[in-house]
Amino acid sequence: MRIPTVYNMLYRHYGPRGWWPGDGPFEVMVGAVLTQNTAWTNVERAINNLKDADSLSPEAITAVHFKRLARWLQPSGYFNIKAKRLRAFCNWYLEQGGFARLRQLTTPVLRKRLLSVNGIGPETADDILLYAFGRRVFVIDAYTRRIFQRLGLIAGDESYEGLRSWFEAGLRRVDVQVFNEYHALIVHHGKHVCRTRPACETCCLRRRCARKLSG
DNA sequence: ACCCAGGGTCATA
DNA sequence: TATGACCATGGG
Repeated sequence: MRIPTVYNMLYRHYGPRGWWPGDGPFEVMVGAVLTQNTAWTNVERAINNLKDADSLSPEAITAVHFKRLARWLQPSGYFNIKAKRLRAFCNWYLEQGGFARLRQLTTPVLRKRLLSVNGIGPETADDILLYAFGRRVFVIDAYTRRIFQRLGLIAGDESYEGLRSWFEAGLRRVDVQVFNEYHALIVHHGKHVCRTRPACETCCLRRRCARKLSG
């Protein structure tokens, strides 16, 4: 089975996901940092706290007292670390001249700069590139590894960059909208794929995925 | 009470 | 370069 085939199966079964949830590029970037190893429902609470305080902007986030920022982020977990990361990101964002400047950079340059920010790793950077800047980037997450391992298409322990280039090579001819939907579909589907491998030989592997995905 | 979630950093070996 | 500890909330 090839990479576009899996996409077609997922898309036929679930339909478009309409990612990223939320409003505008900056909110996408904030969400990308806050959702690190965290359920999205908790992230929404934190973002709502920022909105209620009228502080969902890089200016407000860099200006507010650290302790208060951390309180707003509390429901998303890791709130001390995330307050630090979000502040580091917003400082960088303002230094770089904001969205209008950043959007002029090439994808490799922009990616490298994102990765230089403390708290922005490869997956968060790629979330931002794809969902805030609309770049043709494939996001690798734990669900991606799990699903494609179950399908027997990857080993699962490949490097992030190795997987990314493999996926992007398999999607050379598709539009950015497919990248957008593909990752969203993977996350959606991944939530009901079992985690433990040996016990799932019959329930989560090929057969069930194929049956489930083909409707 | 336990396990996990749309990761990343830092300290060790 | 490769593991492991750590961060912390809310839902199942």
